[in-house]
Amino acid sequence: MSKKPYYITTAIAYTSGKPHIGNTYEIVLADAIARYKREQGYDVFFQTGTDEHGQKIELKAKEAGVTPKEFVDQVAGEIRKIWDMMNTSYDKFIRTTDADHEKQIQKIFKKLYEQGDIYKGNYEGLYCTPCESFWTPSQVVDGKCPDCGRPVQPAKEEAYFFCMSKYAQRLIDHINAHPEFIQPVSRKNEMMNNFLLPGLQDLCVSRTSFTWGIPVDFDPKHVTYVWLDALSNYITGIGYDCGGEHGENYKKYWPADLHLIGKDIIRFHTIYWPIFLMALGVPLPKQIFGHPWLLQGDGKMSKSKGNVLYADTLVDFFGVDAVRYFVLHEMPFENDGVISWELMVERMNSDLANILGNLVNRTVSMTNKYFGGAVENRGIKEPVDEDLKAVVLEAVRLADEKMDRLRVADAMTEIFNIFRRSNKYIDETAPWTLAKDEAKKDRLATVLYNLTEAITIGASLLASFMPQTSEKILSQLRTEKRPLADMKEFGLYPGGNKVTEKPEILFARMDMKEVLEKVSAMRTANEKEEVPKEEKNGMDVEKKPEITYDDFAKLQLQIGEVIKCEEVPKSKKLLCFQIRIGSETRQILSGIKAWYKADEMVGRKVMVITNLKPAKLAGMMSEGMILSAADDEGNLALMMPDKDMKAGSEVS
RNA sequence: CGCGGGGUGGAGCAGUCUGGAAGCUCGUCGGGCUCAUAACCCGAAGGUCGUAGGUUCAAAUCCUGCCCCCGCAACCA
Repeated sequence: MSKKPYYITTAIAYTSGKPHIGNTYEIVLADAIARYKREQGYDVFFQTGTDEHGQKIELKAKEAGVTPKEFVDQVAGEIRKIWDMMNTSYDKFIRTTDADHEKQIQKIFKKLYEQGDIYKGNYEGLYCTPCESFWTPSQVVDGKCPDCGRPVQPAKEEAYFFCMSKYAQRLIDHINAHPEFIQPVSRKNEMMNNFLLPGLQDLCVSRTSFTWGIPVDFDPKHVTYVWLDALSNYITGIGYDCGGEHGENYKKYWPADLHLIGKDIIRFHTIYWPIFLMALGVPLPKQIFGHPWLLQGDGKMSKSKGNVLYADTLVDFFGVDAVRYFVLHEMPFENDGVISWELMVERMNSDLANILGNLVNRTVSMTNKYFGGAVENRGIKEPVDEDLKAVVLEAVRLADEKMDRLRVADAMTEIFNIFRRSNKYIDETAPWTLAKDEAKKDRLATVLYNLTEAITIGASLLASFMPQTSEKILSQLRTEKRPLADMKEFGLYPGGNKVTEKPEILFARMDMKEVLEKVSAMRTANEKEEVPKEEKNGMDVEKKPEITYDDFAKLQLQIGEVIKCEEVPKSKKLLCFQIRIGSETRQILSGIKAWYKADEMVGRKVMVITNLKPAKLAGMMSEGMILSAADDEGNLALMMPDKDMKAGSEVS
């Protein structure tokens, strides 16, 4: 009988920069599931890859002074290296710049156009000519481009649209008929209530404002816009052919069993993707699981804080399997997980070193000490043995059940229960006492046999989550990985087998203080690396076009005195100033709450643009703008006169 | 009233849908043991389950008001 196929995918990573630990989590999670399915006897195909098109990449490449292709080659290589380092067992790494993918996208586009699902229309928005960018009304700041600050004009861009409404009802029916389609279930209602039921808008599937994308072959000034390109990787990667000449893998593996994605892109995967597939006449994937995020303990990850966690840094500290353990174990099913150095050290010491590593070590050591390494069940049973067996076999069953529901963290907890119970068993049987009595030698042998067997099962189960550790343990026990199918009974460890003489330490305990010191040293080092560069070169900003003196003279800049300053209650950023300028007093709002305290401001002299058109912010009028300097991390510093000047003095 | 998530012993979480003795991991304290990586095992202390009402024989769980925290969005003139 041939094995049942199982096709699992991750989202493809966007190649705009190095992925942090949160991105890495997804591939490790997918890997654990893929490996477990293989253990269960499925014929698994595990696909991951990179999403490499788009304007952002075009820009990044330009900044770096390389072609977009060179840029994505470099980043994709880096991503793949990290995936490999994490020991992930993907079968295919697809890139959206792969020739066969691009070819299929063009065919798909054409087919959808010819059958009337894609139509030509106009993308309307606010356009910034110098930036060649469209902005939505909500993105535009006071009629200005959020990037360069220049005015934007309403404009139209020719674009192709996909007609979503045509398939909406079919999708609603499908989702209702297949409650397992969107996981976790709470997301299903979110999608239904917010998008499907109110009515879908047509999706823009082409752009002419940039060129780094897959050209529409019958209208080459257009390139395919993100989602049609990116989502289709799931079928093009396994050999889908729009003309019906599908590859073997497509025939075997589609429809996919599981698309594993982050919760932020659920909408695209549960609405647009199924609709594209319906339009193509392709069956829908069976399940889409939107996993939560992995967050940083000491505040949000940010480059300026120097606390962004990357997989390779963590691996240097803890090793691959420990990092796999952290990300898999700390991630709950529905809520975001938290990861911090303290937490990782704690897990390392408590779970990995103490409970697991030490258990293996003490078991192997005793076997060597008392029996020269030989493991044999001499059949001297005691009631306590039954409880050990029961816990082990129950853990096998429970782990399996958790995995079926994709509760990976919970499955790992079940496995660790085997190790916890085994430690307890050692205490209950006290082998060192048995060893002192020659008459109890046979009982001692049985005890050690049971331990070895429990560890063998536990270690075998661990193979999907911590492959290297699993191998190391099994090799210390000089045995093979126990197949899942053989875990229904206890006692299959080959009698008379000899364990290794010198057990290697699996996970060394770490000193919390030392680790934290190293981490802060590392951060300081990173800062030092970056700071001198800035000191030497200052910082560069995008150059604006030259202006005339007349342009400059249009600005009225004056010194104002702060009469009163208070926080705007409903705003996180705004302070509300009463500023005296000459004989008048104005109310001006400024977004500097993070850098200045309201009560420290009174009496200060600041620089103000006084002829700026008044505007409403957070429901309050602001008549002017207080000037401040911003560095590349967004820190602000107010501009103040060098000497005390009268309020109202003009700046020129 | 922008959208959403959350408030459970010192820390991190489960339990809430399907009311019915408050649970797990870590930490703390006490004890046991010595095979082992100062590891392991046992026991204890510690919670008005954010708050105020309501429904009920019974509420962490259902309903209503309020407070606080976190994302995103909105405003960073």
